[in-house]
Amino acid sequence: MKQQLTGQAEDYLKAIYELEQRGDAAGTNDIAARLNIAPASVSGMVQRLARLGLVEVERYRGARLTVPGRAAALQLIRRHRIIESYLVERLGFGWDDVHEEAERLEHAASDELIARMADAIGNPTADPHGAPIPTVSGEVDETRLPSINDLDEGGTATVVRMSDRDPEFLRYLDGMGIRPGARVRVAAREPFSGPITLEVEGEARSHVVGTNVASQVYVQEA
Amino acid sequence: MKQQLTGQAEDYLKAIYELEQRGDAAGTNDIAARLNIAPASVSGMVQRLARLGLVEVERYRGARLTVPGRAAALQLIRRHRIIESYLVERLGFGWDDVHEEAERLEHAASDELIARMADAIGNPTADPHGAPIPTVSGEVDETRLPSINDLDEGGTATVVRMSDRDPEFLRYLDGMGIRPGARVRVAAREPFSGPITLEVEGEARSHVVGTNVASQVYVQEA
DNA sequence: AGAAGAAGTTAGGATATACTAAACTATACC
DNA sequence: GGTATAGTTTAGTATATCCTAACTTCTTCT
Repeated sequence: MKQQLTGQAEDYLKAIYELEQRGDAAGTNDIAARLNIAPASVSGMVQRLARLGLVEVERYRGARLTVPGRAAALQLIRRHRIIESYLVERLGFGWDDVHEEAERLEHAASDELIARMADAIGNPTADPHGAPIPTVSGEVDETRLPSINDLDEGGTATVVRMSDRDPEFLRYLDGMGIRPGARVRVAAREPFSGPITLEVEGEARSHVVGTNVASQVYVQEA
Repeated sequence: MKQQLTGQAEDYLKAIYELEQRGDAAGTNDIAARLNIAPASVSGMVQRLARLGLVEVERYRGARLTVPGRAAALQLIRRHRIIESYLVERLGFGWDDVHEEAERLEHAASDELIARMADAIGNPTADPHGAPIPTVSGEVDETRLPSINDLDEGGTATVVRMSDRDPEFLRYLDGMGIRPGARVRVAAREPFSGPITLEVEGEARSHVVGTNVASQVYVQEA
């Protein structure tokens, strides 16, 4: 049942999964950008994944995961998020600093190890960045949350999750007190997609952030 | 300073290090056997490692690590043994079962992670199989210990370490109470390299083992 | 509708690894 | 001292990735 994929193949599946969450099929350029490789390289690998029955491709149109492909992607994501959680909980890593480590370990960790790590930290349902952790059987909450950018002026919300790919970005947020669980209020928004003034509960000063930042912080409206 | 080697290259260095501990240069066949690959494949890689300045080769004679090669090997070994120790100490793995997991993780773990794992378990100096853990600066105790096979009839000794490569072997030993720290006595030895009868402190029955087993269990004579 | 620009693919190569088969070397033994 | 054999190396391939350059296809705008 379980073919062993190479680490790269797994990375492609994960990238495709994440891109597909945005709605359409994953485009070659997008996959390439996400994996930091040339688009030409993607075409070949995607075709191989198609031969393995993990994705469906429509030429010039992009790739979509098949059921087995999706299952493989979710297992990898589970591994990634459990590792991140464990590193923060048990080894004192900062939440801004675990992504890269997890990117490497996720390909090397056995199911046994992941199970033990998950147990050790009480089988969490979300990682340190608020991302939901798929279950062993591959279930995840794929609800799309609004971002701070979607809030109206005066709107209040609880921060749920944010992208974990850039430590700098996370440190920036952390410096403003923005982390999963934080309560924020949009004090003001400039027109024409201008900056957003945010009040964070427990923070003395308010902060002004750009829309590119605001749109990467997902919230639950109050 | 720190070139990043591929996982395979690292494995070769480790294999060469371990073979060299036996005295001579590491032979192509021996490396191949240890890594489970064809001897022909070894020649090429060893030449590449030589180009990288990590080993010195004498054609038809075998390979030896250079100073940087040895340093790289020792760092890998350090990673391996810390990982093994951590898995046993903190994640409830059996000591017979961590080798393989560590073989994979050792190539993916960052120095930061290794340092944190080591700290978490109190910077041990030996792994669960009694193997000494090289320090960050690359020092190790390379003393060669006698094996049970070297003991005289009636001799008593404390088990220090054993090979960790075969879980079956470890379980067999474990079943007899033979683990690092155990005290053993050679109750009898049959002539012509015959079986050895062992008494293990705390064990009711004595056990008879072959020389191939006895020669892989290293001890400190009393 | 046609042409420009964006997106995607193919062609041709490179590197890292591994394999089998065939050739070569070193040495040990008569 | 010559030769068998064990141990090594080379030759010729194969796979997995990745790259750049050159095409092809799709979409969109006039």
